[in-house]
Order: sequence, then structure tokens, then C-alpha cells
Amino acid sequence: MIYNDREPIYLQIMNDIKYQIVLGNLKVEERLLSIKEQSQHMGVNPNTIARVYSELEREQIVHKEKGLGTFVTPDESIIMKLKNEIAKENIIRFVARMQKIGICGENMKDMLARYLSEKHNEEKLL
Amino acid sequence: MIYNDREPIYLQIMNDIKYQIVLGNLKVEERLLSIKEQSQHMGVNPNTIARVYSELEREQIVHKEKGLGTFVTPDESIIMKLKNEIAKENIIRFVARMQKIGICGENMKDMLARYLSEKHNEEKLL
Amino acid sequence: MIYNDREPIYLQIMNDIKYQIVLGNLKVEERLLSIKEQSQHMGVNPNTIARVYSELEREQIVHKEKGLGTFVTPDESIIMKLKNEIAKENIIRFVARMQKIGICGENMKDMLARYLSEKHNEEKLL
Amino acid sequence: MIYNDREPIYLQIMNDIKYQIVLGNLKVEERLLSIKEQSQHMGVNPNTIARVYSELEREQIVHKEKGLGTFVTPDESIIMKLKNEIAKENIIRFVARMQKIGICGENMKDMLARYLSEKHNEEKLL
DNA sequence: GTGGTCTAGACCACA
DNA sequence: GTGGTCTAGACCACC
Repeated sequence: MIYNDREPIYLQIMNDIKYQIVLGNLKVEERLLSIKEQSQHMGVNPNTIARVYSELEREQIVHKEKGLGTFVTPDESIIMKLKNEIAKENIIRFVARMQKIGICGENMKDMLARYLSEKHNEEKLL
Repeated sequence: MIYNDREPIYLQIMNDIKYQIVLGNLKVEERLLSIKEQSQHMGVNPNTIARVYSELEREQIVHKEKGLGTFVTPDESIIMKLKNEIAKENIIRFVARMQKIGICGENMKDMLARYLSEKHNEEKLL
Repeated sequence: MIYNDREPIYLQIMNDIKYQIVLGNLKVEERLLSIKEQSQHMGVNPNTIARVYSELEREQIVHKEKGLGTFVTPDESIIMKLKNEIAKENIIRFVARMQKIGICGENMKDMLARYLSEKHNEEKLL
Repeated sequence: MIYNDREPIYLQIMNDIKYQIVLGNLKVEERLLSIKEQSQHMGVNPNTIARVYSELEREQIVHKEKGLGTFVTPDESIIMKLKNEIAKENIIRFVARMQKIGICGENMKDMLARYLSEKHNEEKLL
């Protein structure tokens, strides 16, 4: 009912970084930009980045080392878990939306399969 | 990379009403709130609602009758088409997000099927 | 370049009455409504109707008889001439518009013939 | 029976621009005046021009490019279609008026042909 | 600079 | 009452 909502910036940035990690753009043990660099790069207040890094640390996705910087976790299993969490969130949201407009599980599977095969054929043509 | 984007209000309201119709909260031939009522109800300018209703009319989802009001189309097939459009949009968004984190089509189908059967079992227990 | 123009009311009413006469709704020698009646009937100022009747008299389409009223001319040839004038005006305006968008005489004839035969066929189906 | 009707300004301006395009005064891919320039030039509110340009875009007659301006379509076939639409509207109006005064299709064709040949002869004399 | 969105409030025709 | 049109002027993102 409220139309001016948008996701808080720090959540958007957190998701951004999670995606970078899951996609492998940010590799295991890689150093993130410093808070100052990152804040300039994104045109955002340094406090916002600080919050992002702290939340990511709480979720054990990065770890800070005093005087050195912030680093992606060395633990690949955490990254795999992260990937599965994101995937599961997507699935939950998808199913909820489809059920909301009255589409049952079997139809979801059919429609997904059909769309994927359409998409596949289109891409072969390019 | 852009954090301040927001869907225009008129599009949000359009989607809102489309959902109401697809969900059956607004039935075939039912009268919508008048532009002025709706604008007060939503705390939005009447011109914004007028635009919403006009766009919906262009898409043949509602029709306006001067002096009487705005009504949901009597044509059930248009509503079915609308439902399929919304479903397709959901699928496209879902697939895009899954591909973005590196999950292929086969995995999407598997994960969806697994989630649905889990959910099914949980609901049987309740 | 001026967008708020419209035909003066008295000209609109004159044309209305000419059409009524040409179509035979107002017959030869028939009495028109009195100025007062006509003005009430049309929701228009009596002076406007008076001007209409005077102009029509100047064009010899009606004649006033003191104390009796205003009557359609008894002269059928004037009515025929009127019909031809209206037709000719229509043709002139039509040709001018078509030339303005670069359509030559032959094309006008073709398009007219085609439209008339389409229309003819449609009307047979009803 | 209604004497105070007036075409909405935005429709008048739309037709104006369509004519300019069909006549070739506005050429393929040519930039229109910006919304603000056009509104000043025509002594009309910018929103009115914005509506005109949006409707023309919906009809694929122009396309807008953010930050650059509004341009006539590069697609000549759309312009040809537009020309034919305008011609057809003229024909429809012409036929309706002629029928209204009791002139049948054959007579319309004759009168048009006669007028065109008269006109043709006159122009040769000049 | 461009167009896109939104507000506030006016007057109109129709019924 | 309804929707339709129009104005005046605001702020925004994109280029």
C-alpha cells in the first residue's frame, strides 16, 4: 500500500557483493575494496559500506583483519551454502507469486520447462 | 549499479489492479472506485489514477463509461491472457535471477520440483 | 494556428436548415418554426435565429410573410441549386484536402470507387 | 444538434503534426521541436505537447530518445500507411456528407470526375 | 539540455 | 456525480 518504498541501499549493496562472490567475480580469500575506496566507487556514505561489511562478516561471508582489510571467506562450503540460499529465496518468491495468481505446482513446472525450451531454441538461432 | 530507481507510481498501481483482477478480488464487469475515490484511497493525485485507468483501458482490461464509471472488462479471455502474461513475467524474472548466480535450466527444474514436493509434504502434516 | 476556433452558431444552424430542406424534411412552402419556437427548441438566443432566417431569405431559400411566419421557397429549382452548391462545396473541400497530401485526381477517383464498393458489400451483409 | 463541440487541443495538434509529416515538411528521422519549445511556439502547456508526442509514439509515428529529443520515424512505410489513413478519413467524411444530402455513389463519382476535369482545364488556361 | 513523472486544482460535457 | 481536458509548475534521471 506504500508506493515510495525501496530497498535500503545497504541491502542492495550486500546483495551485490553476495552475487559477485557467488559468480566468482570475487574469489575465495580475495581482498574487497577498502571501505573508503568502495564508498567512493559507489558514491555512497562510508558508514553505509561499513555496515555492509559488518553484516557480511556476521554471516561469515567475509572476515576483517585489522590493518589489512576485508577478505572473502576461504571456506568454499560457505559460498556454496550462500548460492543455495539465494537460489532457494528465488524459488520461494517465485512459487508464492505463482500461487497468488492461482497457478498450481504442476503448471509452474510445465510453464518453466516450456519457457526454458523456447529460450533455448531462440538462443540457438542467434 | 543504480540504487535509487523506483517504479513509477502509476505502474505500481496498474500492476496492483491487474493482480486484483486476476485474483478475482475485482470481478468481471465490476465497477472500480471512481478516479477521485481511488486517488483519495491511495493518497495519490487524481491525474495519476486517471492515467492508470486510461492505460488499463488501452490494454482492454477495463472500459470507461462517461458519467458512470470504470468497469472490469466483461471478456474473460482477456483476463486469462492477463494471467498468463503475469505468469510469464514471473518466470522470466525467476530464470534471469537463477542464471545470474550460475544455475542452469536443468538445475532450476530440479530445485523447483524438490521445493514443491517438500512444501507439499509439509502442508499434509498441518 | 488557432485552436479554439469553432464555426459560429448561426452558420451551423443555417447549414442545418439547408440540409433539412435539401433532404425534404422541410418541404416546399412548409412553414418553419417561429423565431421564438426555434430559439427555445435549439436553446439559442432568438437574435441568432433571426439572423439565420434573414440570411436564408437573402439567399432566397425562405421568404418571410408578415404576421404569418417564415416559409420554404416554393421554387424547386432553388432547392436543386442549393443541393448542387452543397455538393460542390463538399467536392471542392475533398479535392483540396486530397491534393494537400499529394494524392492526384486519378487516385482520388480510384480510392473513392474502391471505398464505395467496399461499403456496398458490407451493407449487403447486414 | 450540439453546437459547442470542439476537438481537444491535443488531437488538433496531433493531426497538425501528422499532416506536416505526410506533406514532407517534417522529414524522416527529423527532430521535432522539444516539448518545451513546441509548447511555447504553440502557446500551449508543455503537458499537452507531452501527451501529443506520447500518442504519436504509441502510433509509431515518432520515437523519443531520452536526453536527445523526439524524432520522426525512419520507417517510410509507416508514413505511407499514415497517408492512406488520412486519405480514407477524407473519403469517409466526403461520402457521409454526400449521402446525407441524398446523392448516391454513382452521382458522387460523376460529380467528382466532372469537377476534376473542369479544374484540369482551368489550370491549363493559366 | 531532453523527456518522464507527479501534484494541485481548474473547467467541461455527459447523464 | 462520472471521466476528459488543460494549465502551472515541481522534481527526477539521463545525456
